[in-house]
Amino acid sequence: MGCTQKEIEQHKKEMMAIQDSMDVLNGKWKMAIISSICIYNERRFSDILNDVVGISNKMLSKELKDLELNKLINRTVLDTHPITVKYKLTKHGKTLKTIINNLTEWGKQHRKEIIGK
Amino acid sequence: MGCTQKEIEQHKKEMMAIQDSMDVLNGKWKMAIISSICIYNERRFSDILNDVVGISNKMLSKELKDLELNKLINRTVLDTHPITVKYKLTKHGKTLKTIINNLTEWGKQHRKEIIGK
DNA sequence: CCGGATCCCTTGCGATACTG
DNA sequence: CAGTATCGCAAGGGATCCGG
Repeated sequence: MGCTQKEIEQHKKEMMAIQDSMDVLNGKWKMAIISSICIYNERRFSDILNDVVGISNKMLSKELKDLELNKLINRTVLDTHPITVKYKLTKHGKTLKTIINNLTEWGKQHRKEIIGK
Repeated sequence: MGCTQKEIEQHKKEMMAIQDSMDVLNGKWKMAIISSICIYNERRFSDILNDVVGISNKMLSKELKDLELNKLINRTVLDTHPITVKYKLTKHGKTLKTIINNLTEWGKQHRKEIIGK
């Protein structure tokens, strides 16, 4: 490729960075969950369960914990009867908005590209 | 939320779209592989194996097949001794560039956010 | 309503060794 | 060099039931 040493170092950092991202956002569900919360600004457990087609309550529960640990979402328990819980994006979580939007747009294009013809 | 019926339909489509995206781009490795090819424009098997930290040859081989099936990359065998194979992004694959770049940038920020302090 | 606990099957994925 | 083949564990993930 004819890269300078400096360029090679830069590329390595970029590869590290994207692998860091995917460590946090991997799995079949996380992006969809974030998208659900993102679209509605705040969202309850059972609503997300409906939004994300095919997810089980066990998985949703686990994934929400992961996202909370990574400080992407906030969990708030409302003192109602029966209990309700709402999830919101944190400030840091909101930095994913453009990525979510791009992925949504890309998904539509991809469907056309693969299935459409 | 007070959504109109039309808005609800729209949101469902968006959820479908992002889940379509993630079906194609899921797993721990695909984004990193695409990034590697994207950075260098074209890239050989053994080079990607080096770029993507931690991947095994078995996984790389499988993931490359997946990506080819989804028309995101092209595989070209060069008639050298020993054989070399190069991978490139297809036109469709290139539409992922902005997402890759955003994810790379986000990964850097996330590292600061979580580990940094 | 929001999950946790349990059971059980499937898939991901690493390690190693081997071939054209 | 660019993969395939085989083995085997660990994680993913569905179904169902249960408790606060």
